[in-house]
Amino acid sequence: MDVLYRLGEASAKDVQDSIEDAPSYSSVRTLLGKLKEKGHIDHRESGPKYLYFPLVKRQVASRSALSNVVKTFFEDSPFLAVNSLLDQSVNALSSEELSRLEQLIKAKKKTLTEK
Amino acid sequence: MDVLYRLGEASAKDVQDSIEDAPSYSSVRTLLGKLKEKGHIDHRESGPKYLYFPLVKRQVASRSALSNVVKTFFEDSPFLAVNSLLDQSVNALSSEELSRLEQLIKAKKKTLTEK
DNA sequence: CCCGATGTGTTAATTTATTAACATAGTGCG
DNA sequence: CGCACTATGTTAATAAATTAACACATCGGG
Repeated sequence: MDVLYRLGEASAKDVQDSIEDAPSYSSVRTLLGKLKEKGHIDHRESGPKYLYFPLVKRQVASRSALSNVVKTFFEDSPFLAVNSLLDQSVNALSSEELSRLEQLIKAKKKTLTEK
Repeated sequence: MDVLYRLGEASAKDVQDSIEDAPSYSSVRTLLGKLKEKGHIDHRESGPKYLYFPLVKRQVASRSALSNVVKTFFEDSPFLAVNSLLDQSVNALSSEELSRLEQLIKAKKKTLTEK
């Protein structure tokens, strides 16, 4: 599922190639088949091959993934999670992005005090 | 593993009770045994029962969990991830926490421009 | 003390996942 | 066209996970 969310859509081979220590091509195909049976994914035909994609929208899935990490590792505190994420991402954040986050937080503070 | 990180340490029964649609008690026990074989967890004896705990420290595991979510759902952009996390957590963040995040970001901007 | 409740150690049966193998069909290039 | 190449459909063999069952040890209340 992670691979499909990363790539948007992918063939069985794409999926296998994207996984380290991937199982056999045969396994990947049967797994994709079962995910389809269970309604987690669907596929469309692109020429001779199938391209699989998740049925749950990325934004919905990302929310539950984030919420799960927050629950598991940060005592269900988004504050601690954001803190940690900022901390481990210093080198990946530009000055501009930091400013935009700052503005975003200010805006959220405002809507909070207004209530 | 998630359960062990959430609870810190847990018995086989604890683990089973913490999982929705959990497999049988027997399964949970063999799984914990295999995780121990593979070196992911260890256990200590507490009276008559075993309490299992992860061997990778919570902070280390949380980093790789966060990094994985960022890669999978946010195109490897921490900015987008923080944005989304803040957005979906408005009601869970106090005014004070928002202020502290704001300060934290300002501090990071400072260290960035100093370089 | 003794017995029931609970937890571990272990084994065996069953179900599920993984893999290999082969048939079939479409694509594209010489 | 016709022949590799690649992908799917399907089946069967093997490997692994799940489950049940039972023996054994320990703790705590009657």
